[in-house]
Amino acid sequence: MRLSSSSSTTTGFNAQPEEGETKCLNSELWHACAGPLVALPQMGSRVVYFPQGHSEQVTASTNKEADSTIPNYPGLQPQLICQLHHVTMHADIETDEVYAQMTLQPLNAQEQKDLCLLPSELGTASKQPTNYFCKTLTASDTSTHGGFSVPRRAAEKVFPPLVGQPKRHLLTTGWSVFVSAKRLAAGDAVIFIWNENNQLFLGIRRANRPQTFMPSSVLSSDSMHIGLLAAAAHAAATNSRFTVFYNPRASPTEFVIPLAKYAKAAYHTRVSVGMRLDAALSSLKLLISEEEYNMLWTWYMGTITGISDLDPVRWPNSHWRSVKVGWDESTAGERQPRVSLWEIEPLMTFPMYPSPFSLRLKRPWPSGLPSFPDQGIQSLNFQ
Amino acid sequence: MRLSSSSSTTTGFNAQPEEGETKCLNSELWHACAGPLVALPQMGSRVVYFPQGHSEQVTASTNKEADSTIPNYPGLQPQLICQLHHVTMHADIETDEVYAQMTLQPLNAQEQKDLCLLPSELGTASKQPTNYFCKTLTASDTSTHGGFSVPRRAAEKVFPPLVGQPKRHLLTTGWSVFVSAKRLAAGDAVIFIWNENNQLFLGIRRANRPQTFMPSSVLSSDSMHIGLLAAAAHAAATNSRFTVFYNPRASPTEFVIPLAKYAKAAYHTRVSVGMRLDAALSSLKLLISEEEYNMLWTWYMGTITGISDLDPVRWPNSHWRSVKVGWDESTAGERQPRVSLWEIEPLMTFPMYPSPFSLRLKRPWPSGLPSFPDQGIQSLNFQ
DNA sequence: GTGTCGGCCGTCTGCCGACAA
DNA sequence: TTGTCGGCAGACGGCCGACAC
Repeated sequence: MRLSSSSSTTTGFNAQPEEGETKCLNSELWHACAGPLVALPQMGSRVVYFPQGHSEQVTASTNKEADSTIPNYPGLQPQLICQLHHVTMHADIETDEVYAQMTLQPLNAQEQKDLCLLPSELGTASKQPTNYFCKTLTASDTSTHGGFSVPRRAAEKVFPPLVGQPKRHLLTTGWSVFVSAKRLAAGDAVIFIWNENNQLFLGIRRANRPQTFMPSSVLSSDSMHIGLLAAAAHAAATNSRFTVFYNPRASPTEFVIPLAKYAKAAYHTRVSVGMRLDAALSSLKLLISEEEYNMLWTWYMGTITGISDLDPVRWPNSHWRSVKVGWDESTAGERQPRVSLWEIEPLMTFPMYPSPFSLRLKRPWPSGLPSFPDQGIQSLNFQ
Repeated sequence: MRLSSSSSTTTGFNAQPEEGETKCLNSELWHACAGPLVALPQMGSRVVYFPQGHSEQVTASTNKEADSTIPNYPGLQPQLICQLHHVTMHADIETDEVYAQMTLQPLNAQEQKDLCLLPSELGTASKQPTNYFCKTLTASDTSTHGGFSVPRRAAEKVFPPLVGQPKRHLLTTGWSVFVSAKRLAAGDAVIFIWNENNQLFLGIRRANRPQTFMPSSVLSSDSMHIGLLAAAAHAAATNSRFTVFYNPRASPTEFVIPLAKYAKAAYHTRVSVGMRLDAALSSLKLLISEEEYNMLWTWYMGTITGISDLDPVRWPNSHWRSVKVGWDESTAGERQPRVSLWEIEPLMTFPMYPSPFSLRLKRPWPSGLPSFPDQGIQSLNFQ
């Protein structure tokens, strides 16, 4: 039996176009598309917001560095402790890439004095749904000549069992419409996932990044960088709320960190120059079971070569990427020479003796980047 | 003879993809696509920049109003006299819509005192090229079933004369590729124009606006509005340069006005409440010969009902849309109830007696909006 | 003069089976 | 198991002529 429609039925993918606004996604769908490595702080918790990191995301999104003439904001701290009022999950209406919108409110002086950490504020691990699969598209999958070949493991996990003469899992009718509508190409990945209402949805993680760049014909990149800083400074000065977007695909690093995670790293992690990087990203521990992600990650090792401000003029005393690292391997060029404290975590291994599990550090996605389509499959036909 | 390719030749439209950056357009091409109503201030001249108007463009582009919590910028004047250092003309890489990038530098106090107007600063009329034509696409033009029917007047004006048995001007081979590549639909308009290098280019003015909305997943609209103000305020405080984008399709009104035009209106135009609007847009005088644009314009009449600040709290003493107008006709709902002084110009007609030419005011484009493709036709085949 | 459609032919899409990695 | 391709039938693209408004 094949996963294909009979000639008498029209079926496949139902477009659910949104009008001018992006859809607010179910958490499971969002996390399935974002991948197991992306965690969001919990709504209502306290977080630390880094304008520098936010600026880096804008740079990555617009592909334009901020000008050096951007004014200093003396009143703006390099890290703002905020109450996280809202976290909503969205998918870009154009690119289908997942992103999150957060409403932050800087704490006032009294609230900052009364800080006491709650265990829940360490950040919850993103609950990855189980009834889904992800496949990187092959040339045949996106060719007009054929359909979509469903890996057998995935098909047995997600689709009803085949009956009759089970030969192969193939999606035929309807697939090419989806491919052309979403402009998918070989190398892009698709995610099949059932939501709680028994609807099958499709997510996308695009391979090629450049498409993401925002058309810069609205606001100059300088104004955007200034606006980000001014909005944060204004909110901090008046203890009012402000809104940021977090795009896990565009941003090299998260810039809204759970308070407890930050505090733990800032006050309990001891690093010094010359120290071997025998630490592991805590979030990576979740990763081992995710076979499909293994290839996206590598174990890196290095030595701390310095601890200093990334931008001593505009952002003195910032913890953002304050740890300089000399990487061991030859591919160091493509890795950040600086990391933040909370990206590493001490492990009790033998110092000076590198362990194969010593440092596992996120590096830029080599090929597959996440995305989400506003399309759902209402039904699949079996014959 | 038809404008179609012989079967032995491959021709049509050559894509000229740009990498990550929009192309800087030839002035004639840009103005042909923007239309005769769009004028740009001259490079090197002095202009008046209106943050309010800029904010309106951002609102129109993002479809998001600025939040009321946006801070006041007490040091920022509602109108900034600036030196216009650069004007570059571009076409959006995604939508092909024309826009302009301007580099402005606020004058310092001394320069503002020494103001003397140059005649050249009144703003030059946009020089419309003549060897071009514009046609709104019909259903047949965009259908996959047929080609593009060239109006005869246009064909004789732009294309070489037909020989043999001239039956009809039809573009066939290559046309549908262009239509699908640019996602054109009936109602969109295309512009055929020869540049000075004897290359045929195609411009686009899209009919449907909504596509233009920027994906808002990079920066919150509040931050954008704040950024615009902060950038202008910073530039004004330090007499440094800043950059703005002017999108004639998105913006309801120009927000960078030639200094002389502004000064003339501000100091020589006398308006009072109850006055009949017997004034005409000066730029509209160019329009009469442009038959194709006639349908886009209407003659409106009304009465000045008030002269006051549009936003007395944040922008006191601003000339931006300070004239309130009560329109005569029933379609008043779709028209701005406020105009700026330099949008009208006194005419010596009989006061109180409406004249058919009394008020010609720009109103929002009803259907066709301009755009430009990064594609040029290198050659057309004739048989 | 120009928008639209019927007709006709060539190309491409898309479903299936087969085969190899 | 699954990526790719040959084969084939049907759909669609696309060029021309005709006709109506």
